[in-house]
Amino acid sequence: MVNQNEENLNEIFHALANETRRDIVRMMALNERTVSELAEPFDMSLAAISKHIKVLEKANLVERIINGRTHICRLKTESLSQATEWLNFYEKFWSKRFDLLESELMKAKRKEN
Amino acid sequence: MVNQNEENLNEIFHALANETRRDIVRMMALNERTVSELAEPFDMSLAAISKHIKVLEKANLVERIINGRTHICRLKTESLSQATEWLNFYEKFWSKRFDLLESELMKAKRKEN
DNA sequence: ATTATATTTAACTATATAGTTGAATATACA
DNA sequence: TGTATATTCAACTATATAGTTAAATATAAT
Repeated sequence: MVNQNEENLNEIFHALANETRRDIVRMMALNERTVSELAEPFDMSLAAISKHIKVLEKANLVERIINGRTHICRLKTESLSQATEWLNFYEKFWSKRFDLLESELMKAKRKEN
Repeated sequence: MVNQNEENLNEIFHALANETRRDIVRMMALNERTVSELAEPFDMSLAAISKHIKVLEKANLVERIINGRTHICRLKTESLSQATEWLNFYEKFWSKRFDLLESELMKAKRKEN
């Protein structure tokens, strides 16, 4: 059953590890967009963008609303939050350690005087 | 000159898109560790872990202090922060949009009455 | 000097990724 | 009905990734 949460994190971080896909996220953050609207700024085939969107979808970063022949893509932020949480945990952990280290140094300094 | 900042983000997110590497980050968050200490819990060759550490190093997530024949690995948080910032920006953006949407709905609701 | 320990490097394999082009599918329009 | 539009799918290529094992390097210990 391969821990689902870790698998999600793999997919989210992998999805974000590509500049084109981050650009797509940026565009969707401004407003929901159709596939061809998302593809327009890129010097790349529509099929390539279609694949990128699928990667974002697999990572649960995109919701697709099929509206006749056009697909509307909307950013889903739950996954973004999941990634943020992971990062925040370790960042906080680290800064706490750092503060601890600092206060130890202060103690040592005080003893010197 | 391929935007350096975007290249960094590629490397950071790619480094974090792997469970083994996230585990390594977790271990280093607790305390700095030698390469073999980091390798110990994994059912994987030392060479494989050596490579994973290199990926983290390339992403600027690890600082290596060579101490005789042992290498000590320490987490660097600047890169973590860089990733967090990227994520926070889009999360905030999105929740702002959402708030806006909500307040529009409220306005509409009030007009109904 | 010899041997043991810590780590990297090289060569290799299997699989995944990012892109391409051309065809297929599905819907809209005249 | 026939044609244009929006999107995906399939097949293919080139490159990257994650792992392996065996050998190389460098330092420490006897």
